[in-house]
Amino acid sequence: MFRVLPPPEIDYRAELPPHQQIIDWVRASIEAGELRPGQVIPSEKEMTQVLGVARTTVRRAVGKLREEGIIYTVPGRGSYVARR
Amino acid sequence: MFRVLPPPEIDYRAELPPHQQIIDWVRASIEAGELRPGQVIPSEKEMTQVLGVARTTVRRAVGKLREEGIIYTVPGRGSYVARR
DNA sequence: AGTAATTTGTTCGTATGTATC
DNA sequence: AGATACATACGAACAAATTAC
Repeated sequence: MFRVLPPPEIDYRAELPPHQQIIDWVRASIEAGELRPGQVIPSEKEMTQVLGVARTTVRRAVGKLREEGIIYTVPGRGSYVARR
Repeated sequence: MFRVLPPPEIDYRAELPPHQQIIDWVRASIEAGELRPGQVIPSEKEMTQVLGVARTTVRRAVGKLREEGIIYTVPGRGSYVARR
């Protein structure tokens, strides 16, 4: 039923900053096969809700995933797992 | 002639943020009897025009009024003053 | 029946200000 | 000083529901 792995409890005192914890979560979801190439990932709004963080934090994570070529984004539609 | 009280001048430097000023305006319109239960409130587009704010700001106000049960919304139709 | 217009829903892009560490 | 996070606002595009003609 999960489109992704269960969202992590964001720990603001951990070594890794919140946005990095989000990145790790999405990457793990992809590697686990929960998120497959071509599939849309949870929207920024959804992630802010399930993670309990601000949109800017989610966007930082999404932006870095995009820079790494892990995902690609279509404005107004969402972000998708890159085929590769 | 007014469907609502005269729209407020939105003050971006006030203590209350713009969306809260909009909420207060709608609530005052209801309490003043200009907007009655079952009546439709101005559309999001109308409010953006008379208030001079972005739709996202109007939607934030409308969303909170809905959460409070002050109004209810029918997609494609509009938002109405709740009966209560 | 069918198309256009209206209205709300969703999503991303961007910017500013404040606060914390 | 710098990085990070939060809250709020702007704009834009497209989808979906409803209404009007």
